[in-house]
Amino acid sequence: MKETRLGEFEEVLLLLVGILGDEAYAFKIAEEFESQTQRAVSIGAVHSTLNRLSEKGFLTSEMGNSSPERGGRRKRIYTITATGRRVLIEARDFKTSLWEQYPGFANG
Amino acid sequence: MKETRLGEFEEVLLLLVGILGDEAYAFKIAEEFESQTQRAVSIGAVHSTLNRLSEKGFLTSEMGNSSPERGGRRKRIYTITATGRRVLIEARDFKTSLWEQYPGFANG
DNA sequence: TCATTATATTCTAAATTGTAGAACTAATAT
DNA sequence: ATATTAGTTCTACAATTTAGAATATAATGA
Repeated sequence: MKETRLGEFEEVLLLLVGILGDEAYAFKIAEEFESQTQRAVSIGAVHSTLNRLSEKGFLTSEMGNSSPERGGRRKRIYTITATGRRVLIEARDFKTSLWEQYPGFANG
Repeated sequence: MKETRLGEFEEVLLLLVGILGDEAYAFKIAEEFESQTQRAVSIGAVHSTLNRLSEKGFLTSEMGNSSPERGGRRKRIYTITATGRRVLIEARDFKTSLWEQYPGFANG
C-alpha cells in the first residue's frame, strides 16, 4: 500500500465527520456509526482510524472548549479537508460507474 | 472482526466479477481493474482476494474448459452468489444514505 | 479542596485485509 | 521433446481494522 488509499471503514468515518459538522468528535462519531449501522464499534477503532485519516491529510482537528455538561475531558473536533472531500467524491463516483456497468443493476 | 465484512478492494472485485460475467477469471479481472482505475495491481493480490471472497460465501468458482488459444492453464471462472449480491447492495445503499445526509452534497 | 463520577482521548496489541511476486501447471507450436 | 504462453497457487509481508486497558480532564458534592 504505497499510496494513500481509503479503506472501507475510513470512508464511512470521513462521511460521518462531514455529516456531523462541528459535533464531529470521536464519541459522537462512534454513536452515530452504531445508530446508522446497527453494528457495534469500539471507541478505540474510531480513534485510531481518525488518527490515520489525519495523517493522510483527509482530516484536521483541534481541541474544542469544555462542554457545559457534567464532567469530561475536552473534545477533539475533526474537520474534513478539501483533499478528504475530493477523495470521498472520487470513491463514490468510481463505485457509481461500476454499478452502471453491472448488467441488471443499472438503476438500483 | 467477528463478522464477515466487505473491504474496499473486495467490494471492487466483487463488482468486477458481476460485470465480467462468464469472463470473470483472475487475469481478466486484474486487467479490467487496471483499465478502470489507472492503478496497477498484482495478480497475486487479485487471486488472494478472490479466494477470501469465496471463503466468505460471496463467490463460487469452477474450472472452465481449456481455451482454444495458444497455451495456458485452464481458467477458474468466478460467479457471484446471492449473498454476495446482497452484501454489495447493502454497501451501496448505506453509502448512498450517508451521502444524502451530507449537507451540501445531497445530489452530487 | 479533595474525592468521586462522568466524559473523552491515548496507548497497546491483535486479527483481518490488501499487496507483491515467485513457484508451479498445463496446453500448443515447433 | 522443448520452448513459449497463459494462468493459478503458494508464501510472505504491509496496511487497515478492531478491541480494550490506561490515562487525562472537568464538574460536582461533601
